[in-house]
Amino acid sequence: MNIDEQVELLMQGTDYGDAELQKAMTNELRERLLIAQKENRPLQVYCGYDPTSTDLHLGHTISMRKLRQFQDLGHEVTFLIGSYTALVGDPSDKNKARPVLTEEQVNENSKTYAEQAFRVLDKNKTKIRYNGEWLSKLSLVDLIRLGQNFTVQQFLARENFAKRLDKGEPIYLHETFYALMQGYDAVAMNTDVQAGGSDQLFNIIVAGRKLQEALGQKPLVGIITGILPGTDGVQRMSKSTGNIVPINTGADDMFGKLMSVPDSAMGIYMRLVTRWSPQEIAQIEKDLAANTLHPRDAKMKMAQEITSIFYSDDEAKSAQENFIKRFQQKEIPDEMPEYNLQPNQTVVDVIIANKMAESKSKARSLIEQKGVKLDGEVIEKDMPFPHTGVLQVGKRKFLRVK
RNA sequence: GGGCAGUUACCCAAGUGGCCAAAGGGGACUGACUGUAAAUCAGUUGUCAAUAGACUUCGGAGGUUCGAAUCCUUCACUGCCCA
Repeated sequence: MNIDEQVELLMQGTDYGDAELQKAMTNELRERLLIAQKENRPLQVYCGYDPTSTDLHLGHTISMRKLRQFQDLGHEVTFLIGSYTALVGDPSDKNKARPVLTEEQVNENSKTYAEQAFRVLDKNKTKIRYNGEWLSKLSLVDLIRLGQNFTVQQFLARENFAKRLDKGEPIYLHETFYALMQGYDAVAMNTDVQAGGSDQLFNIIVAGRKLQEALGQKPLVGIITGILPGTDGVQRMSKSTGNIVPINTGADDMFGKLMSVPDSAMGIYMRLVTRWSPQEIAQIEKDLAANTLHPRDAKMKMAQEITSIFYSDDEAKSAQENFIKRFQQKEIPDEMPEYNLQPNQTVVDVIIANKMAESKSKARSLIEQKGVKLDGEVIEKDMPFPHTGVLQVGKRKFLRVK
């Protein structure tokens, strides 16, 4: 791959929110790749992760995909675990005062986090480091010195803070420290390239670069990835919005969730999550535009690709087959939970006993809405359970009642 | 440190003594239509019993009242202004 092709691949799916910045970063990336080539050394690339949760979803994997692309091009990738940050606890999500993690929890979480990350990253080529390694050694004076490089106005100009200021929401002083801490990570590792989502734009572009410059390093190239919308196709994928595609969910479920993503989001999914090159994606989009490729088939191809990243090719294939059977041909799934009918149970009882609805009221209203079927027959009202068979509640909950 | 405002269901937000299980919007769910799309349309959205109705809920605790989300006291949290 020549340098221009590399740049194109590495910049795929990035979003700087500003054309000038994008151009500048693209140029710097090209320049940096050339230097590396000339000096015959790999670039130091990293992305930081806070091990606060253990359930990763596709949104988490975007920056990992970027790191993987660098790895495949022969560069040195560090998977940085924000152990120090996690110990302090980030209150940016103020509704749920984040539990401050103990060192043990951090280690535990880091392990499962990394295990999932290595489905995207090349394990053999990845260095894992913890930012506590250097952050724990900073003294107050050190911190103040770092702070001298920034003005309060710079922080207030940051969209994240400006919005909260505007809305009258709290901004805690230590939140400004995070930017410094992260910027210092870049310095400590003598970073050439840092990847991160657009919420990290400030930390990467402003804090990281500036601190490196102040401390005599060449400012890093920031690879700012776009935001992956969730299964609703609009809002950012996040647990609190409930629109995530979890990684540890099973091939069938992952495939199904990916198929439910609106067409409008396909482009960004292809760019941010798949292993496809810019050329391959361009071809698919051309075919779509020319109507030689049905959007549904394109999405299936995408779902298959993504599923096989996290599961085996075989599992991805069978997920697709199951999907077609179940939804296009409206067959009931092969596998489903089973339940032994107890004496005197009504339909509602069975639904509740199997947690197919949260409460009896909900179960009843589902029946009223014709959302409950037994062997394909709509159940009109709550009654003693008629006979054994397959009970369907809503679109996707099935139960074999015996 | 002083003054003022706020805290309502998954989220935003109306409600200032009974007509409040609590408007409206978003989200979620169900049905129709589809490509399990999206968009659109219709409906549901505290719990239990479902006929009526009963019970729990409006930051926490206590109080006034026949009756409180609404009034009082107190505690907690947040914001704004002043220093």
